[in-house]
Amino acid sequence: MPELPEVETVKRGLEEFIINETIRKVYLSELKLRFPWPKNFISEVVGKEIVSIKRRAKYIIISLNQGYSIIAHLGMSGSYKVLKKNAPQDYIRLKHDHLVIELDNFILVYNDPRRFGYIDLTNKEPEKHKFLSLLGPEPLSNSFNENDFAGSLLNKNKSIKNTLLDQSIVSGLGNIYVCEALFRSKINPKKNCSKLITSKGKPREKLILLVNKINEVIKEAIDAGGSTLRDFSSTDGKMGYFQTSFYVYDRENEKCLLDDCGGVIKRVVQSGRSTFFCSNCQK
DNA sequence: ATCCCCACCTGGCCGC
DNA sequence: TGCGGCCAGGTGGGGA
Repeated sequence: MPELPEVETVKRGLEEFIINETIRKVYLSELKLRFPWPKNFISEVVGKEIVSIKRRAKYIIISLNQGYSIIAHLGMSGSYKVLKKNAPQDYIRLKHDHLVIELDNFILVYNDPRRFGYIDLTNKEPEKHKFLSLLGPEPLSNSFNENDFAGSLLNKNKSIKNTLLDQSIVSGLGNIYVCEALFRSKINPKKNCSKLITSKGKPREKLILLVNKINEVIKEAIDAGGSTLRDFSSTDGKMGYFQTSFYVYDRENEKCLLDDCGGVIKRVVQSGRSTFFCSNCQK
């Protein structure tokens, strides 16, 4: 489900409700998510207060007092809901509710049909976490710039599509926004990433454009509240609407939306995942 | 190293 | 209506 803009939307939705609340009770389902539940998760978090919530790439970091942080990833189908406590029916367990955190005034519920999500607990700096430490720069940050990006492509030999899905090169992008950013940059997804840099690892024009278009599409999607496909919704139940702005994603056999193009959107499979692009515009 | 492929899951949709 | 097959926003881990 969720790429950077969707996770940012979820993070903003949670932030409104759960900061400064204390964890009173926790329920874990008997099924594990991607990995087994952290040892002693319940006893470690109960009684602690939520002091901040951040996003890094597609991860949500819920920091508690006493230096603890919950690190969470939504996988493909995860979602959070915040319910008002002591409402007539404050919580009725639904299918695929795997984590329920009762706070002072709210109940935070994590639902995940496919259970590809990930939840961990650490008492170290979240950035040092084994998965977070491997992440590349965030789009829209200073560390995501054409020179460093070009340098990270040195000695790489794979398609630009697969390169952009690699979270250690640039983090937070997924299948949708990679397809959209490549379209906006007029780059063919199958192009080898090495062709976008010089032999010395300096950025060529197209790579500079790509950096700008990645930032552009991510910013627009965040402003739209993310994309809503199938079951994704933000914590307040409102839907993001960026899916209405897709140029290529899930538009196989439809016309290219650029007026002067006349091409048709194609779907190909790269490393087992669908890529949508216009072969007429994207060279 | 680097890259590719698989596995992990459920559910929705399409064609027969 | 049922059923098999295919597809889905991700990614760690293992093998080549």
